[in-house]
Amino acid sequence: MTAPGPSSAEGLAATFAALGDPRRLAIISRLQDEGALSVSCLSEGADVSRQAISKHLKTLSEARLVSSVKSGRETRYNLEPARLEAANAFLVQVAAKWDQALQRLKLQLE
Amino acid sequence: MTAPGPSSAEGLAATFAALGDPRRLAIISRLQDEGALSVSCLSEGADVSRQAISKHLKTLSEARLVSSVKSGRETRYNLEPARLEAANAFLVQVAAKWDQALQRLKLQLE
DNA sequence: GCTATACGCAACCTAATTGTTGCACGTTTG
DNA sequence: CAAACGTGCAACAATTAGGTTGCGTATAGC
Repeated sequence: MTAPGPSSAEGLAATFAALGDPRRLAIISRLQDEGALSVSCLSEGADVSRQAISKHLKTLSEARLVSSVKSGRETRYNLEPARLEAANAFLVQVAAKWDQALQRLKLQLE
Repeated sequence: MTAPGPSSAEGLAATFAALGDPRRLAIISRLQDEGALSVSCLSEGADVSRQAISKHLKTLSEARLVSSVKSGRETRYNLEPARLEAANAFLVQVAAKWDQALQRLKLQLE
């Protein structure tokens, strides 16, 4: 499996796709608030099974949005901000070009 | 159809999901570079049919990432940056909390 | 050693996504 | 008016995503 780079169109789309699920966003929020957590811990409050959460973590892990460290019989998952920053950079760039377009429009009207 | 707000978990996930496709990212890039474009124009260079592009535009439109204006027999699609900024805000917030966590870790080590 | 815990993997089901083709309808244009 | 253009909608097939259940394996604790 050749993992696509974080800034290519495919890699970027994969990052956004991984972010495109309410449960995964909730997982990210919890990891952001509480630090590294295990699958069982993340599954406690959820309304789906542990395996569902585990699948979501696998998705996030394949998108390089989280990393996992095994510690005894537990596996702790943690945020991995690199891809988040790549996604952020894309959105910032689009917003910047949008502002440029607005500026040009403004100049044309004057 | 009750449209979810842009900052709710569902609305945010819907925004990211709409961004999570290479063709839709390509459409956004073209709209960003060339301004408002029609379906036919966007379909010319693509390797899929015009209807496929039209469906992607519908997806982007339902996610409020683009808006459409009918002009004669053409329909021009343009970027709508509000949701992009909401998505951006989420990523920035996650990154900020990540930095806070690093700072705390650093202080603990000292 | 034995039991309970934590986890991943595989099979299966259902629903959603992505793409295609064909058609209908309004708008230009000759 | 008639032909061509631009578009959207419906039906269909193929793939993917999200979820469940059951099972196997390794670690922790009594």
